[in-house]
Amino acid sequence: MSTATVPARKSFRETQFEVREEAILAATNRLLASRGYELMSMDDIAAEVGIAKGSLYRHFESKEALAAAVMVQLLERTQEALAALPADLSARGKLAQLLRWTLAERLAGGVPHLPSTSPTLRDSLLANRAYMDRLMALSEAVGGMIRQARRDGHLRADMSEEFVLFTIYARSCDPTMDFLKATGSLSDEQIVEQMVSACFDGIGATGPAATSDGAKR
Amino acid sequence: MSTATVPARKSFRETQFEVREEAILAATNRLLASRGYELMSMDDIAAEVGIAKGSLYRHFESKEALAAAVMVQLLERTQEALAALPADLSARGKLAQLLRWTLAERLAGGVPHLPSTSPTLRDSLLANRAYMDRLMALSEAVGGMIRQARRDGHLRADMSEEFVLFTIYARSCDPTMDFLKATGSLSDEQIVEQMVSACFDGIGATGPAATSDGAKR
DNA sequence: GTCTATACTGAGATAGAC
DNA sequence: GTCTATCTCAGTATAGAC
Repeated sequence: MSTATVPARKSFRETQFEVREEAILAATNRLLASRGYELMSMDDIAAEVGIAKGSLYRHFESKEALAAAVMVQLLERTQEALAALPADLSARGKLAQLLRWTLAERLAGGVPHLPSTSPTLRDSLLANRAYMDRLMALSEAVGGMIRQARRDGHLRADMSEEFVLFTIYARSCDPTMDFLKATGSLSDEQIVEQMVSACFDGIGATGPAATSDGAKR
Repeated sequence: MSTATVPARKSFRETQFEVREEAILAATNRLLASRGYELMSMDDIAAEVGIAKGSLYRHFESKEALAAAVMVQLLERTQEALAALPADLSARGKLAQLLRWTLAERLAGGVPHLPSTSPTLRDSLLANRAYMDRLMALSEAVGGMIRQARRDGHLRADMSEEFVLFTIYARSCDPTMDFLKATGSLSDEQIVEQMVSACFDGIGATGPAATSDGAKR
């Protein structure tokens, strides 16, 4: 009988291939987080993984495709983190927890620098079905939480759902975190808490002392 | 007698040279704002100004020096905006107004994309005396306003001066603005006001309904 | 000082041996 | 499939004519 009768068992080579692919994705993730898309070269990735540059192209057909694969992984991890949130949490509590998770992940070096204004990368992502599907699914899930939190009266009524969504998304690439990390005066946990608090409550004091700030025009 | 006896009158050629230099700086500013440092090429700048690429190097010795000159201009414009604030405004009011000015400037396409993680550019800026002097002067001025606003009870006491400073600085490159601009559902003025409000007051509702959000750990 | 033309480098991608 | 070697192109910077 041929070996074809053995069904799902993967060969050693196949396993090796997948392990290597994961290593490539992990290395790319790190480099994308630390340097961003433009400053990350395929040579860097190959060196970090410890393979030849040419081999990268057996796994991913281009730098853009590789970056997209990393972004897909990030969106999937985020969805998992979202699904793992305690069900008894309020919508606002979930939003805050999700933000905490993202910021902690970023501090651990796990979140690619998104604001790459590279038009080619942008187009490549927009054309990537896997990426767009996951992005829309995540946005819909978070959007639902935002709508619920607004119904609960936990989010400001004068800000649109889309504004809140963008604001929360943008925190994942806020350079404030890099500055704070660089000064070293706060622990990672403190950084995360202050960022979350600043996002939801602002930097201004509330209460009687802050009512007449003269800033309204 | 030689023409050296004629003192401060600039020749036509000198004026032309300065006019051209201003055009170079303006073009670089635009490109830096739209694409960022890495994606802006010297070819782009030359084409935008309408001169030969080689001529750029008669004005600025390198791409880094050119970017630094643009950043110096930005810091100087910011200082001027700060000096022009109404004296009767509270410290918090001034901070808010300065933030408004910066965001409006950014929407008008006038603020270079700072978060360039290019190590060479970073080092170049850190070594640039003109840039560092102005950056420190501005930080000191804004820092003074933050300290005053805290004394007034207009800023949260549980956030450090440096955290507030970074948070305000970071708004000038917040991608939320790009998203909002792209959707087109808000006018520029509305975008600015919402950003300022989100920065100082947060996205969360205040008052009794928001007190128990279940997000504290 | 400005132009055209070019040297040099880094980086994305491919070819061909094994 | 992985390697080494190479192609190609974009981009910074410089050289030389005018």
